[in-house]
Amino acid sequence: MSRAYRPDETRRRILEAAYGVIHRHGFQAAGLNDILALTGVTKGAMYHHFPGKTALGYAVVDELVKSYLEDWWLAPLDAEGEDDPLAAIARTIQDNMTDRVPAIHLLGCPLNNLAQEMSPLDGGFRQRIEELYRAWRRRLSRALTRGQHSGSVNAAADTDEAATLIVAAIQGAFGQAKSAQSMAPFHDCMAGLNRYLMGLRP
Amino acid sequence: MSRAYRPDETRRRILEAAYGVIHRHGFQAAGLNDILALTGVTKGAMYHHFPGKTALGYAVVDELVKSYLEDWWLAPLDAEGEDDPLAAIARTIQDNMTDRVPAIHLLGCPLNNLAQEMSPLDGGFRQRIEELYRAWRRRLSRALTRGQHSGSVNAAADTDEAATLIVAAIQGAFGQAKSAQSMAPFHDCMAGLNRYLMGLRP
DNA sequence: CACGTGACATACCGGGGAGTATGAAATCAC
DNA sequence: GTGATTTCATACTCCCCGGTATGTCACGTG
Repeated sequence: MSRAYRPDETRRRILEAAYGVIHRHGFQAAGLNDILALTGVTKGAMYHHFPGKTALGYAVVDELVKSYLEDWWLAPLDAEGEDDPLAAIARTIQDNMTDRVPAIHLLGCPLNNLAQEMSPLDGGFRQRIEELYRAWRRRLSRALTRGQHSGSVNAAADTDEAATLIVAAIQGAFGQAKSAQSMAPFHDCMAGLNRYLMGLRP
Repeated sequence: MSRAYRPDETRRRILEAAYGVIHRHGFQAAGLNDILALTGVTKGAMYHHFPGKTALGYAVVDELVKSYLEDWWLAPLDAEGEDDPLAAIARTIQDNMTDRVPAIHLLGCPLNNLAQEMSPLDGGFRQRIEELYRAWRRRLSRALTRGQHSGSVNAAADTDEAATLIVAAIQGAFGQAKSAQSMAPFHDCMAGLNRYLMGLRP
């Protein structure tokens, strides 16, 4: 038989269950018992791997949320041979919009949810979330700057400003879609954003 | 001496204290005891005026949040003799940005906060919040349409799409400012939004 | 002024939450 | 193989929070 103790596997299962429950109910309303019931592991195991609920939340941000942000929103910007960031941004949005429909209009963006809930309450969360937002803006800004060098983006555009607006539009679109329980506001908003992106052409 | 019983005054104090605590901690983390301690009234009074915590939250949205949204963001769009909605929108943003600085980057937008936290959890909140978002979009869209008729807005622009993007950008800017605990992202974002608005000129 | 009702105050309850103490089983070090 | 350490399980504890039961005082009404 295989080994009975698989610590890293156990840790990962707890993390992923926590991610799901937090995504659904928010961090404060996420019950440890719910998370544990979902995984089948017990409280003893959880408190062996994590010092407490807060640390578990930090780990969710540090490992899962960060990783999803990277995979879904950041990496596509730096795709091989990409020299048209405006097209890459539009394509990334389109991909995420079609791939994760239910998560968007039912649960919203995990990063945005956590940001709104926890930023003013807990400095640890705030710093971690701010770091992710900063990374997002920087990657967008750098991609746009590369586009300026390659001639696909207007050289006069303020790339930092544009990056901030793009992130805000995406987060705001998530919020409206979640409240409406419909993808319609998201689609409208992204159409408007695309029009804005077109305005950044040379 | 003045009257000892002032029911509507008491109700209002409870409502406003609840608004403050909810704005700071979110609805779920807002303790009734905190709210009551802040007002000086007791639990008996509170449960006399409101059936429970949820009803209190609904009342906060229905009366206070709705009213603030109207006063700060909607009414300025329909100012007397206003036929340049793009200027009115830019001015409204500027006014709110300078008037309520600490609330923005420390606590965020009350509507946005509640939307992110409560929309997926409670249908009552969701409907109320969605109604406010819809009203916001509609007022923006109508203002833009009026601008099209008066010639200050490009007749080819999709006003619904633009309204949704404007709301999203504002909400997203709030979120980033709150996480950064700084007005910088808000300013960047609004500058970008202004540039987008300029693109809607004929 | 009596009476009924509205407007509060006080004290308490039940439940669910995070966290802990302790122990057993598995794995590792030597 | 044996002691030490890691990994997990069970059974609690404590506390806070929303909610309730009940009592008291003020105020309008006849």
